Amino acid sequence: MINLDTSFAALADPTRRAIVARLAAGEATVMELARPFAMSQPAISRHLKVLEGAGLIVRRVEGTKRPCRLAPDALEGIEEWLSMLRKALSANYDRLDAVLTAMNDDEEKTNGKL
Amino acid sequence: MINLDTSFAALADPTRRAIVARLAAGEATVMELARPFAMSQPAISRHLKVLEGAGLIVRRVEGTKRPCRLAPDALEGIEEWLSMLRKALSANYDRLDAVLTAMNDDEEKTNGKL
DNA sequence: CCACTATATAACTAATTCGTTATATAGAGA
DNA sequence: TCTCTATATAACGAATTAGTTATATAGTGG
Repeated sequence: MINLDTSFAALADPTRRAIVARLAAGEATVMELARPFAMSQPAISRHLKVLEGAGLIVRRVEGTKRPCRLAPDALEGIEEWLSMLRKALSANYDRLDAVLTAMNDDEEKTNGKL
Repeated sequence: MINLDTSFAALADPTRRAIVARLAAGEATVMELARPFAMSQPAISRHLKVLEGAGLIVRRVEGTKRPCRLAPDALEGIEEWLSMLRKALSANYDRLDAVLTAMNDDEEKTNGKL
């Protein structure tokens, strides 16, 4: 994986997310990727460069074409960060649970005393 | 959820990811969040505004403090997009499997004929 | 070799972003 | 009320971004 800044930034653009989504369905050339968008070919070329720089896509050379596909470990870094976060969150909830349980116990004890 | 552009863009900054990670461990005030960073308080205030705008955090008012916490559904949109992508990817792999299987069958048939 | 197609690069512009410092607001407490 | 603390906002500058058009490069086929 390259770098979370770059990965997240790459996916912050709707055109690039659409390209990634398209590539999830399989390889495509630059022109094929460009067609759905109301945008010049150079613009798409640069989006692809950004995605490549973020390690999200890879390209082959095939004659005059450069078919793109998703990098095998494209989302690895992001998924890892998210799962780390989920883990931290649930650890936090567990602690909160513990606290609430403890408060409840105290309350019951207190009530028992009354 | 707000908007994927905004969510991904918010997480593209390392300071903001660190803030989110910190908040996964529980609520914190602006000053508490600012302390670890070599950055002015207004800078942190704006990062928090960005995170809030992206629906990633929420704030309470408590006297002169504004404690922040993660929004309950903070990562919903992103997780959803990623899972959509994973699904598309695996559908694609399934189709590829089918194609490879078919090719294999053909080959076997052909070999059988020879 | 010529012309066409596919793609990349350069040069430019407008908009956005991230930081800064200075200042405003608002609650807390002597 | 005066002051301290917590936070927000404004005004600004430098860097980055996303698009544009024009042009370069490099295969392909006649």
